[in-house]
Amino acid sequence: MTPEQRTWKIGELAAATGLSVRSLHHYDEIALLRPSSRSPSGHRLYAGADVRRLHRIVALRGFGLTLTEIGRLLDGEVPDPRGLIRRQLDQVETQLAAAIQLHDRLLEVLNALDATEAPSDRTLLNLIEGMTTMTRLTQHELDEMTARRTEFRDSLTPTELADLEASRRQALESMTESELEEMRQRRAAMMPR
Amino acid sequence: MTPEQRTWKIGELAAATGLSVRSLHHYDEIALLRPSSRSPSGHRLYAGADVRRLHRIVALRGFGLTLTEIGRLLDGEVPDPRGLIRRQLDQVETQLAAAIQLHDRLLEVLNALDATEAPSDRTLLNLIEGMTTMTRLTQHELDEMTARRTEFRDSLTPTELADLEASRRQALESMTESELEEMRQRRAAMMPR
DNA sequence: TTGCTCCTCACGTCACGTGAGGTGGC
DNA sequence: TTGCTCCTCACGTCACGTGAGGTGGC
Repeated sequence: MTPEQRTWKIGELAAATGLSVRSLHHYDEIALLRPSSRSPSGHRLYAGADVRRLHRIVALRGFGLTLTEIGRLLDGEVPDPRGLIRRQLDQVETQLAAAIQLHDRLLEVLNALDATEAPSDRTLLNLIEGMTTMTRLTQHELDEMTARRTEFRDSLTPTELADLEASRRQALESMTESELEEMRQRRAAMMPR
Repeated sequence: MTPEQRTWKIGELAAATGLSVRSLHHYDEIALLRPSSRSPSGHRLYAGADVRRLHRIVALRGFGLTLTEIGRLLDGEVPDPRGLIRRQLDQVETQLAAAIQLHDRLLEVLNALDATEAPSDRTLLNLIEGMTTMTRLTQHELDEMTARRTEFRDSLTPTELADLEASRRQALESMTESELEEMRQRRAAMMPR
């Protein structure tokens, strides 16, 4: 007699959320999202609670968390969610630094290439070889950077950590007004489309 | 009687380049870098030419190319290296845009979390759920963004393309002096360590 | 009966990491 | 003989994509 008896079949849910049916199968397999019932013929039937859980999954996925982390978070097995987000932030900053470097190097190569008549792949290779000494970051090195950051963080006392975060927030907030917007404009200008 | 008879064993090469032995095994497997000879007992022996090829591989890998692309480039099977670099640039810009967005969202969540007393994961979930409507990018969507960019590019005439690139170069060059440096400073300021 | 949706395997992806089990001495 | 390096399989990773082959009608 409870309301909300409506259920969704997997295809309906997929269409509604933009996920693939295969993704929902996958979430079921890894026990991240199991439909609360099945039809007599074995079809997955998702109830309202399932749909709400799915929305959270999608949101958290948008934050770059792995499906395992999402599962633990949703099941209340994460003692320090703030720490989780902080680690995410560290990781993204590491990636960002690497991407910016790579972006700059690619632009340099492209400029040099454009300055050359009929650039052959020989030219390209010579160019690139000339840049070999520049810092290049592999996935492994990225992981290590992130690890070092985390390590550094963990070496701080709670007070020091609080200070560090306060100062970063302040740095960001102090430029929030026009500068931040300006920064975004520039970034946007660099991105075609 | 030619000079340069020196060869390297796989462990020596790995130690010298910082790569893992397994990576070199992998490059051999996929025919990206096969040692020019083997010892009687079957040990891989890398000659000078192999080492030079490896240096190029490492350099190109630093540009985010896949091993397949690197192989084709080194074997002269890429008709338009400039196009290859351009596509790389597009991809990196797409990633960059996504990473910046994610970074900003994570900061927001962290700030909101810090403003709360004893934040539980419930708090976190509510917060994040409130942001669900924000643009979130999956890998698939990123791929599509890059695809659209490439598509857009391919729809241009050579003249239009040249104009586009010229204007981008100009935009970058016009701010090269102090502005570009300033931009880097700001970026650096946002990155702890 | 014909579509359309659903089901369960199961292999492939990308660049290796990580043992397992065994041989050789650049 | 004891290490150390080398060898060849071969499974695992992460989040699914992509068929294959078959059943059911929320």
